[in-house]
Amino acid sequence: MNETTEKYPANFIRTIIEKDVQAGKHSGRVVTRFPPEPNGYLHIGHAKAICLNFGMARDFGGSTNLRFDDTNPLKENAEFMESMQTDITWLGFEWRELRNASDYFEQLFNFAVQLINKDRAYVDSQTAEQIRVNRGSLTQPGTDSPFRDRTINENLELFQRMRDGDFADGEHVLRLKIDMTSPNINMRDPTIYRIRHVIHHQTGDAWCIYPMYDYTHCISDSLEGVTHSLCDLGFEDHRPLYDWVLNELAMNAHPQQIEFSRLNLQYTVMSKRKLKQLVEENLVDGWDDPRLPTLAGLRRRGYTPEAIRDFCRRIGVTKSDNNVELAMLQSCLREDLEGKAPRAMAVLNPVRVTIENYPKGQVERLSVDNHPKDESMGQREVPFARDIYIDRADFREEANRKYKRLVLGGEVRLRNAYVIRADRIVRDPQGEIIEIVCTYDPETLGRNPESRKIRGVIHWVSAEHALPALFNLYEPLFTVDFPDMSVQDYRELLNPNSRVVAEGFVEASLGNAQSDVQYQFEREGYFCIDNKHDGGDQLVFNRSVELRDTWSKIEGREEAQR
RNA sequence: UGGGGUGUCGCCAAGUCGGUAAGGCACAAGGUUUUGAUCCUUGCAUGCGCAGGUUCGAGUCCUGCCACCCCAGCCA
Repeated sequence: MNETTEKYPANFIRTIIEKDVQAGKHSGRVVTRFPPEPNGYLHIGHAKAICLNFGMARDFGGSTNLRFDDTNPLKENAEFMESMQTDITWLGFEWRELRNASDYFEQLFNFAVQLINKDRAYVDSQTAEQIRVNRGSLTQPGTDSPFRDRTINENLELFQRMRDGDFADGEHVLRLKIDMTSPNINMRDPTIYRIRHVIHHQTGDAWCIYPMYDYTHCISDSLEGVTHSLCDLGFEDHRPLYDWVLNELAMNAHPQQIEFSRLNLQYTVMSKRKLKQLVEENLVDGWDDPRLPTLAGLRRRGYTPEAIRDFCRRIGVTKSDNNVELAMLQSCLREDLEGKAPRAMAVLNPVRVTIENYPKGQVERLSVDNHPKDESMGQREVPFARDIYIDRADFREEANRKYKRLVLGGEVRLRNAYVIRADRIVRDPQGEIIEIVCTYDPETLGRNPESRKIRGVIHWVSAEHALPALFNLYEPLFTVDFPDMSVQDYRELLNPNSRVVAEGFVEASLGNAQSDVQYQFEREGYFCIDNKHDGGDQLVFNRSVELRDTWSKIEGREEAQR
């Protein structure tokens, strides 16, 4: 993945920016910003916005600021700021400057005074309930507040006293004086300041009035020289307000707000409220639970920044509602990992195999490629001995020709080793197979027999040398593709099998598995070390994604036919 | 029933001045293969929400419908 391929494919925002640059608008500069509210963890939907903002600026030689939209101290905290910086950096982006909306509180206050002086803002002393009622409805115009005609001086004095802490929470608010009959509800004298006697994580007790989003955002953008202010469709109705404020203030930089649709991904939820609820109600194991669509969760699951960036590129940017299939995300991960994940063998659901004609006590140190197509990844040593484990799913007492694995009386290739034949099975008193007794063909190491065709290859580990391991096998967190659309509460749709722990073995070389390396356990999927789950003496791996599996499709089809 | 949006293959999505429907995912078929992986090849929208109209020609222009999404926080 290089700079060229990382470029965003054509989309309507790129078209707008291209035209602006050509026309010399904003002197041909491109400045964007990513403005999260620090009230949760960043998720894959944010990644879409991050890639867009940073990507567009990069493609046009511009820059991007990270700005925390910290205007509501009730919901925000510094810990979330930390995690967001970690996640953005991990994703691979660098901001030019880190700002907080709270850096502008003093300026914002002064701008508000300006608006009061222009008779474009007033202190309203109605209750929240009265304001709500007087706002009207979608089809009914609103009515003017009885306080709408206060004199400029009275407003000035009241606003100053609000700042000075003379009033309790909710006693007054500052509102813009626009038009209570506007068909656009956002223009019906929106509130821009409210009283909150709370400590702010950045400004401490310096303020007891806090500006609101609509007022703060456009001014912050302008102050930072942002040229293109990209946000989601939810703010389309707010654009007239964004422009109104900047025009009334006669700001010399007037960014263009452009809206795009947010990402909807199958089998998950994306709203911060719901993610927060899942975490706080312990329905998952924290913000970095590998089943969550948070960047922290995806990272722990084994997703790479490259895969996520590629995903954001592939899903595109439009204004239409989208419902992206999970397969798209998984495909991006597989594509990234295929070329760079070292291979290894792991048996998730072991059954013992004894190779009767292999000398007891003998151990062969087989030299095995770490990647089938990339010699530069080198080789490793894999011990082979008389007792090994294979996966239960790789053996059947009887099967038709389509089954290409080990069948009683049949042969199969042990990956990177010999061809074996299953001679008989040993069962426990309950009837379960506990051992498969085989014989091996010593002539088949590194070459195929000439007389017959070996159709299958299965993986294995040496029983004596293998390391016990736990495998977190994940399924989607929800049982339905779009939990948000269900009439049921999304918490009732949690998939009980979203995390299943398998107990098995990994080959000895994984004893020094790196925690930041994704491995492909051949025929099983891509895995990475999970250093948060406690496995005691055992290694713990997370399955990031399975390998593409055409066999299970064929098998499923046959099952269905029966 | 106010305002703002969106409708191109199962999903995502490209479609400059109207010129005769990119690509990816998924799926299907075949080839290679000591991963039923990868890789390679091939297939996959006479049609772009619907109905009219303009035009030699319309996904692209016009008109009228229809469907879906968003907005009534002192949240962002």
